Amino acid sequence: MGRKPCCPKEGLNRGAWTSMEDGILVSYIQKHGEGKWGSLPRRAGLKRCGKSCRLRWLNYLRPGIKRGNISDDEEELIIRLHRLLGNRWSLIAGRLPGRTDNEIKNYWNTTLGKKVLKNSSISKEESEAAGASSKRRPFSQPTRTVRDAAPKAHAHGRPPEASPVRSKALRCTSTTMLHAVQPAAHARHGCALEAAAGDDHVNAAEQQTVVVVKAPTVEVRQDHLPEDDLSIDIDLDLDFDMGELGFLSPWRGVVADSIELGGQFGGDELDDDLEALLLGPGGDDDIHEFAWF
DNA sequence: AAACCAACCAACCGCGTTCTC
DNA sequence: TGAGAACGCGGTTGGTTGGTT
Repeated sequence: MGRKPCCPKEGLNRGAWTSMEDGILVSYIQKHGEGKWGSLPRRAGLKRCGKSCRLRWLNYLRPGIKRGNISDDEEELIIRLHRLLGNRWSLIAGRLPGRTDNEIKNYWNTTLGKKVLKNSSISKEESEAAGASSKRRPFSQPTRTVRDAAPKAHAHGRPPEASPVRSKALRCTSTTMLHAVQPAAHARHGCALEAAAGDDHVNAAEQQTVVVVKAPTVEVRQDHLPEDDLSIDIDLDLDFDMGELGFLSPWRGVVADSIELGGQFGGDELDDDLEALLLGPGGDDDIHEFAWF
């Protein structure tokens, strides 16, 4: 028994979207909003699968989508984020306004992956193995390493040792949550703290939550979070090693000296890579966000 | 000019997670 | 609380385009 298909294949258009279909989808969503993808095609009068509509909207038709011309800064950020997050394209895309996960994934598989491979100190055998496998071999990491390594069962404890990152914020030492501007895309996969603080109460596009590590105290629980105050200090219990501290992105436009770095992670204890991440390409003018996986 | 090949990218697919009843 | 539906993610596919021979 196979998996039930998301929608019947018969009678549906497949392949490239026509401009007429695009127009129908855009005008429908402008009128009724996103969501309910399963029934959207029928309601909008499109002969398309709901998933196809969703993908078309998110990757192509949605307002604010930037296309092509990935800048050097964006490229550098993608490389850094990929080093930290692996193939978590939606998370990476969440740090690049106007970019979609699909675009970044494609860009990585076709362009950046090669660059990185070229510049990296990958062993000769690894290079040969990669080259021999397929002429169109993507440059992705092995599939699902992150998700597999951080299953639901570990949601409130330490992940398996092999896990490079956790998929969600679990426990933190002490944090200071500063005021915030948070892209909507961040709410789902970013730190749960941020999602809880940012969701619903404020315009997501104009908000940002910065979480700064200080010193250990209490376990993180969502009910510690304020309902309506985004400018808060809370103490939270951190249970991670230096290597588990994930860096998500440099944020611009917020005063950098709002960030405190203290406790075990401050000053000289930062290794070069992390320090570089903290400072970012814009030096002190960047604001940074941390998350725990 | 034609054939071939590689690169690119939009779209599809299957699976895991979250939501709803 | 469990089942099914809906959603979202990441890997893969296949059509198109541009360069080379």
